[in-house]
Amino acid sequence: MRADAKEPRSRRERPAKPALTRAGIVAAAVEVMRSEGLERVTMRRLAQELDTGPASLYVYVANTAELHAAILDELLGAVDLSAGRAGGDWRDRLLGVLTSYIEVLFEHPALARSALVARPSGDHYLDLVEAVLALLAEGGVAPARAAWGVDLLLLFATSTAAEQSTRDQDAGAQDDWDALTGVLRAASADRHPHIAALGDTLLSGTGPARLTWGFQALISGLLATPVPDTTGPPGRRS
Amino acid sequence: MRADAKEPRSRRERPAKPALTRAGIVAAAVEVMRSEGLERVTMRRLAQELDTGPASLYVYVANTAELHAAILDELLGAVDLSAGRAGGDWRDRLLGVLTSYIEVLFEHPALARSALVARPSGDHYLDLVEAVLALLAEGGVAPARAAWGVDLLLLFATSTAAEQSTRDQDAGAQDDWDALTGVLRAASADRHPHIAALGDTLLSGTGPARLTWGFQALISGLLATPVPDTTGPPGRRS
DNA sequence: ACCTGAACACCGTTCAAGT
DNA sequence: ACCTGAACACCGTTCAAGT
Repeated sequence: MRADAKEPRSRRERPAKPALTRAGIVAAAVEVMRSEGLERVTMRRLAQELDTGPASLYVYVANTAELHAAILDELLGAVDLSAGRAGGDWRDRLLGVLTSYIEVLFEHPALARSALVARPSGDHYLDLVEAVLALLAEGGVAPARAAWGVDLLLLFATSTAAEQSTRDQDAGAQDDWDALTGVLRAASADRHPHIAALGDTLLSGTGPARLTWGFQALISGLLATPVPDTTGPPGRRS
Repeated sequence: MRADAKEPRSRRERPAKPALTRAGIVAAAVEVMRSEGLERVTMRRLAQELDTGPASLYVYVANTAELHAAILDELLGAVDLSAGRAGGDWRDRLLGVLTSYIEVLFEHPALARSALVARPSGDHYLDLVEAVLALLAEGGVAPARAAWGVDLLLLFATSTAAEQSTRDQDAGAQDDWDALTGVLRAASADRHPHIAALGDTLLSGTGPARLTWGFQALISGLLATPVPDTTGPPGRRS
């Protein structure tokens, strides 16, 4: 399929060149991402895939960031929200939903990073927010606190994925990681006594164990921390 | 200064073209970032600034990501670690250090994002980790928990900056934000009852208030959440 | 209204050749 | 050893012109 994509494509090979639509563009983008990675989902590459010029895409998509956001929302359809409606403790079910969210992001590395930049606002993202809010409400978390808590939980999940994700795919990311572990292990007891004392403990634990611990700490933390009284005005984030 | 940079530069104008060094390259990179933003800190732009060709830089810097990481560590020198040694409750002092860290990141937007990708491992970053660990130790947090906690706290700070940062600079980022707020406000009571019920509460609070709340929740959370027993092996993150 | 060719203004990285 | 010219293989986005 990839070899095929490199050959110049004549009209005859694809007789029914489909009309451009936003949905068609996003679908093609998802396809290219699955086969070649998000870094290949460029306006030019996509135009080539759709047998047109890059300028044509701008009729349907404002820019590359918006395109990536659309891909993300598409993929968020795979988040297993039913985990929230299963039996058991609400905390465990919340953990299940968040874990499903992070698994989707882990599968598609670079996408988590673009989610931090271009905030998603599609239907599937809203469904996720709704599911988390429902679980927090079930757990008796006060509305204002739940409102801030959902942000905290999703930010943690998204940024953990953004951070971890690179390591698998990117060549240089593993080097960075190795550099960091090396430097932590070599910390001088003079300048960095606590780092030196902890040694390998700083690097201990598997990814999943740390992740679960993080989610649990966050849930406990938001249960324990009241939001300030002055939450009245619709306030914008600075 | 920028107009000047666009003019072709003859040898005579810069008679003592300094020898290339890694430190010199990083210093020039910081300068370009301050005046033109991180997105202009490219190998080619930097080579132009240093009056050479892009290939020359690869003798001292492995790639663009490494260059950005070096810039970040340089800037982390401005983090006010003395906040950790002042008087008062250890939690407040920890908050002070973390706030100083995030302020540095807020000043230089895109850098927080690259910190998520290319993990920093410079001296200044180690100093920061050391300072946070010292405060956690002072608060009586057990070593294993402090080891995981420092990651949690710094990840939250870094990703919050990465997320917020775009809004100020990037044109499209504000649009994304507007799209998200619009969509939250317009949520249907049928499909998204909790979102609809919360309304503006979801968007309530100023940036600093949310940030402080987040830090406080994290600290309370890590105090309340024991790490699993199986933390023995040096384990690698999956 | 929708689509596009062509252009503008860039990128990172490599490599053979020079000093 | 260090430095570089030139090339390879790309980018996003705009705009005037076409249908």
